[in-house]
Amino acid sequence: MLLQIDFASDRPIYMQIRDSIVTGIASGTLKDGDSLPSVRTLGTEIGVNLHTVNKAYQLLQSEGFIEIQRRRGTFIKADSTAKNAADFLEKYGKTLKIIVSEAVTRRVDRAVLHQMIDHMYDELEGTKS
Amino acid sequence: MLLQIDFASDRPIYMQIRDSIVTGIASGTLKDGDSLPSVRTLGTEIGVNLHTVNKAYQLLQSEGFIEIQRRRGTFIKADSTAKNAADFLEKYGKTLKIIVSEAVTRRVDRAVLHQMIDHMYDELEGTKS
DNA sequence: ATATCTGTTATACATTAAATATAACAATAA
DNA sequence: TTATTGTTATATTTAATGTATAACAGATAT
Repeated sequence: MLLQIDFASDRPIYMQIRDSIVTGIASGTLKDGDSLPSVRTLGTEIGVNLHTVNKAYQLLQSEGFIEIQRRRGTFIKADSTAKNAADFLEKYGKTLKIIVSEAVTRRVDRAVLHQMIDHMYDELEGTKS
Repeated sequence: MLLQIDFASDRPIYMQIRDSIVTGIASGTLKDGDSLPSVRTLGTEIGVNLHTVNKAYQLLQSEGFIEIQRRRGTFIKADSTAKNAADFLEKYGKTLKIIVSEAVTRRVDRAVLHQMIDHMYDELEGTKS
């Protein structure tokens, strides 16, 4: 369970923890049923308070990525319910529009964005066993 | 100069102002040389402090989107220096990876992302006179 | 049984970013 | 001259983030 945290980042620590878990699931590093470290263990590991880890875990659970079993442990739910494109657009539409807007002003062709995305898909899906 | 601000959004107001200007440039609504309202005028218009607007303007200038001429006004620089894909990836790579990671876990095909992006490109570029 | 570990809850505190509120300055344009 | 411009300075408020302790209740392992 290695976790790269950038303490100087604008992105909050608990969000970086959340992002790492999601990316881990996407890449197959974290598989369905895998157990996660306790909030205390992971907190000590990366040098943050247990509440910071807990906040990430609570968020991940609300998003359906993990299941917290009280006094048993925390486990990956990789069989996350498939959502449709509408839900996805709802969640990330604004962010994507900001990125695309700047791409247009910078004369970055849509093909470049496609390539960037394809590369990320390949990298994530290629790691799966 | 209509500007949609969501005061309940997680995104800071000054960033929303910045985003709107960039999108305006991308869509052609704001053209090279167009003048922007003064920090006081725009602040009053959308109901925020002039410092909030000033913060957005300073950021936009540092990004090369506008030019602030002291005691003259603020103007659009739509001929923003074209940046290469590497610079773009540098700036938005992490954000894109977060989005793509969740897309993979949600079984959202890359084609869906391509379509979303193409749709945004069309919408922005189609408005240009 | 008895520690130990689990997530949970509660409280308090420190730090920082974001935003507001005033006020004043200096130079330009009307 | 007068109003407007961006700019600078100071102070304050609010909320998010993160830390620090402490305790609780139930499960697990020895």
